[in-house]
Amino acid sequence: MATGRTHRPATRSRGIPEATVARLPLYLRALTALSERSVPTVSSEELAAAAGVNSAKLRKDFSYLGSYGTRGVGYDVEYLVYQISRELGLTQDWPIVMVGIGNLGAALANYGGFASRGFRVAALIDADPAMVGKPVAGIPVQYIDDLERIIEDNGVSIGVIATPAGAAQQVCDRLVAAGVTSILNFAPTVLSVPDGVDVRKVDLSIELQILAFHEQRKAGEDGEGPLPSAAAVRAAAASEAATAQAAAQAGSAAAGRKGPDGDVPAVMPA
Amino acid sequence: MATGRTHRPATRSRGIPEATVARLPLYLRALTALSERSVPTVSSEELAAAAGVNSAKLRKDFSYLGSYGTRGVGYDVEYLVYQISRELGLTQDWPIVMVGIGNLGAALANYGGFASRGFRVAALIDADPAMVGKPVAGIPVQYIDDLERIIEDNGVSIGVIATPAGAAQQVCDRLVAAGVTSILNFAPTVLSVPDGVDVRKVDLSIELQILAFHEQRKAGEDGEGPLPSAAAVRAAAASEAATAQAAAQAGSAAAGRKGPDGDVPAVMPA
DNA sequence: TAGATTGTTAATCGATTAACAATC
DNA sequence: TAGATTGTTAATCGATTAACAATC
Repeated sequence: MATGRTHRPATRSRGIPEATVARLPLYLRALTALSERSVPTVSSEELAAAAGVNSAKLRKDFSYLGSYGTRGVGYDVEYLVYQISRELGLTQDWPIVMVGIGNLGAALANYGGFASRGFRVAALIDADPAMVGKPVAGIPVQYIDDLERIIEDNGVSIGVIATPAGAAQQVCDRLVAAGVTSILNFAPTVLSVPDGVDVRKVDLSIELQILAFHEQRKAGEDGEGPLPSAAAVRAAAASEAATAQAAAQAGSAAAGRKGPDGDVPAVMPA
Repeated sequence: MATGRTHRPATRSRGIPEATVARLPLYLRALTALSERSVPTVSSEELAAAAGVNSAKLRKDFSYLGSYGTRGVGYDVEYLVYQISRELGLTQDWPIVMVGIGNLGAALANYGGFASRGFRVAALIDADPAMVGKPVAGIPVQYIDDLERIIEDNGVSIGVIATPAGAAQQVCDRLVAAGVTSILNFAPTVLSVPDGVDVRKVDLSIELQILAFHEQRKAGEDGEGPLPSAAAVRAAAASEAATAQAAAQAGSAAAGRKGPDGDVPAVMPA
């Protein structure tokens, strides 16, 4: 406080906690819904409920951004939407590229929520020549060889990787070399990146495994379990339920080699 | 320590930290890769590198599970794979149901990594009658009206929601009422569940927003930024890049109503 | 034995929460 | 003014990390 810089409010600027940053999008979503319903103001209690957090946490989070509320009244919805959007960098347009247009990549590309939130799919890239030129979500797929040119032409700094695991590191390296400094990784592999590059990962299989851990705990505690009713029927009848010989056939997606690690069967997490 | 219960090692049993649980799948993945290469033992340093964490953290994490290493030697790969699998509950088979077989749901169902990790897709469920009976990833889609029967017949306790946001809470309520106690939510909405039910969420848009925040920080720091080289070309040339009029056309997916909130255009996060 | 590496301790750091003074 | 609600404090809790004694 009162560090007296020159050009900015200075109140925030340094160090919004990571946990707070991760919740800002939740608040923004809840606020956007209120805005669409033309609700003018909202209390920390109401907004916290809508975002699924407690109100003390919300007020603490907002305190890092500044004092945008009015005691006795609450927060102005429109004003807060603007402030959080600005804080998150959503008042500008972020061109992104997606690499690996298999089942998952195509599903993600078809997701419409990008544009409305400050993101624009600048290009879809795949390593399968047969995919090139085919429109996915209205955007023609481009060939992996043009990756560097595409990044530069569009000033892309955020990349989404939806390739098989074996190709992900290689793609990541090329993205970073071309100037990308933020990566969202859907491939089930750990990516190595230099300092200054942010990576976030989304991994279906890991999420399921975490759920399985807790599920096992619930089942194991028997007597004093939190949900005696939901002890569930538990297996016993595998009945029909086709045994999912699904697997592979992931289609295109890949972007080159089949990494040193054996697995990598399909499109996502492992 | 030494709480002296009766039927189990007692060492662990109570309270593995949530942060540790969330890393166990990463360790397991790295160990599985080593196992496939027939590597017999691994040190905390090596394994930590493969999992993308530091070795002190890894050793601390493992200390919650028990003493499975050998000083001066390291960890036996096969043994550790077994212990972590058991801890995560992956030595048993978890039938799961997926509700909402649109673009995203279909992509997830096609992902082959489930079965190999203790999960089995017991059923795919959708609200679109036109989808019913059509095989996705080799499994015929079933109608939403049969949700309760399917849960019970298969003893399902884990559900995956891949519906539009507007349908997610309703689907969630039905899953919970039918006995599901763990939910993986891909719909861009906050779910309310009773105590004892775990929810994890995967949200593309939130991840991108978090990246945008950090990206903005990098760009704003100018002079002393961590990656002066990667200041990137930044926009200036939006060149061709079709402006993604993609949006909606998400196909089936939906599972009923179109919730009170207006948005929910397509398949995923918002 | 000497070298290597675990398992644990203790310090530090960051996040959460309740409570309440400030103030609309 | 009285009532409501924010913004902040301070206590608590949980996670991370370095260091090193234990021990293979």
